[in-house]
Amino acid sequence: MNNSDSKHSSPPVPDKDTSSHGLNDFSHTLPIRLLRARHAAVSQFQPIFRKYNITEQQWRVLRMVTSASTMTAGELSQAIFISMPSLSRIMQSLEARNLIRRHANKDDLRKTMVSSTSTAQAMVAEAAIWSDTRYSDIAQWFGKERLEHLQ
Amino acid sequence: MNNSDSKHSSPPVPDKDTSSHGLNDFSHTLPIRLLRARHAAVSQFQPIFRKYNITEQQWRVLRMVTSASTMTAGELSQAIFISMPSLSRIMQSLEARNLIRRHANKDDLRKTMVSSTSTAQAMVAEAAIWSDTRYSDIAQWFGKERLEHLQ
DNA sequence: TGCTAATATTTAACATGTTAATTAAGTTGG
DNA sequence: CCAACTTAATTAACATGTTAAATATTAGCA
Repeated sequence: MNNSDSKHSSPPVPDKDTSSHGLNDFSHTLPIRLLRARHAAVSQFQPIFRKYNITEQQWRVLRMVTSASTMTAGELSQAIFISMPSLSRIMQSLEARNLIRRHANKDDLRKTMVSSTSTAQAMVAEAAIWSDTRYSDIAQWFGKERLEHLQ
Repeated sequence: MNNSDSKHSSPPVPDKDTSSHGLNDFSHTLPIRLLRARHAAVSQFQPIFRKYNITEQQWRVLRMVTSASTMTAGELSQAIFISMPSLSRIMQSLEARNLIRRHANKDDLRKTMVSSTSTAQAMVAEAAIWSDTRYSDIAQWFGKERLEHLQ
């Protein structure tokens, strides 16, 4: 029950120069760097996830659905880049927790319309205050770092 | 058995402007963009993964271990950014397929030394030809795109 | 020496990513 | 009208991500 990074990656600190290990080539390819960058960015929101006991993916769903009022599952999937199979499972648990609603589209019964409940809206509204400032902070940090590391 | 992207994301094409849906804010935050970018980058190597029937994570392990000859599991974990629990499972399957070897470090029995077999080395050597050109292509594409999308 | 804390790895439990198959509902062309 | 195709969503099976707990080993220190 201590405090910070027990696995790997620390908050805003970018790379930390692992060259001291003697591994300097493959460990710095673009895919791995993007993974590190994303991890660092997302970790900034851990306080929100812990507070509401949700995962990052569940947060993406709630945040998106709340800001778009209502949309089909397919649109949601594309917007937040979560595949339909994953989204399907996530929606099940969120619906069970009364954070979203699902009902068939009258014009096309294949489509499922997704919307957030007032509970979720309140949650997002409260968290968004923290969230928004973080997003701009991160974007700013990233903008600078990125340009260095990619020349 | 058709051709391209049945889920989402297309090879080198960046964002494709989903603003036609009316969802323009949250779906373009940095974490989601990084996810898309990484997905696009990694998808370039699908031919390799399919050819050898391995996952992207398994490829990272093989590629790293091969280029570094031998290292501890912990070093490997940090280098390729895969957590120890995941790495532990991945190493089990790779060892079962005779692509890596593991044996205890004589000086510290807690540490596990990982090395690649000749089979894996041959595999990586062959794939690396393709791989290397891809890496530079992608890095180049990314360099240009990134600067636009992040202003 | 012996007890305790720290390290390295593994295991467990659950959520998500991925691919392929399945189900249900629209669409098309004969 | 209907068989064949397409689309939207779900389910299944397996690999990985994540957190916490368990194991084994080493380091520190009274």
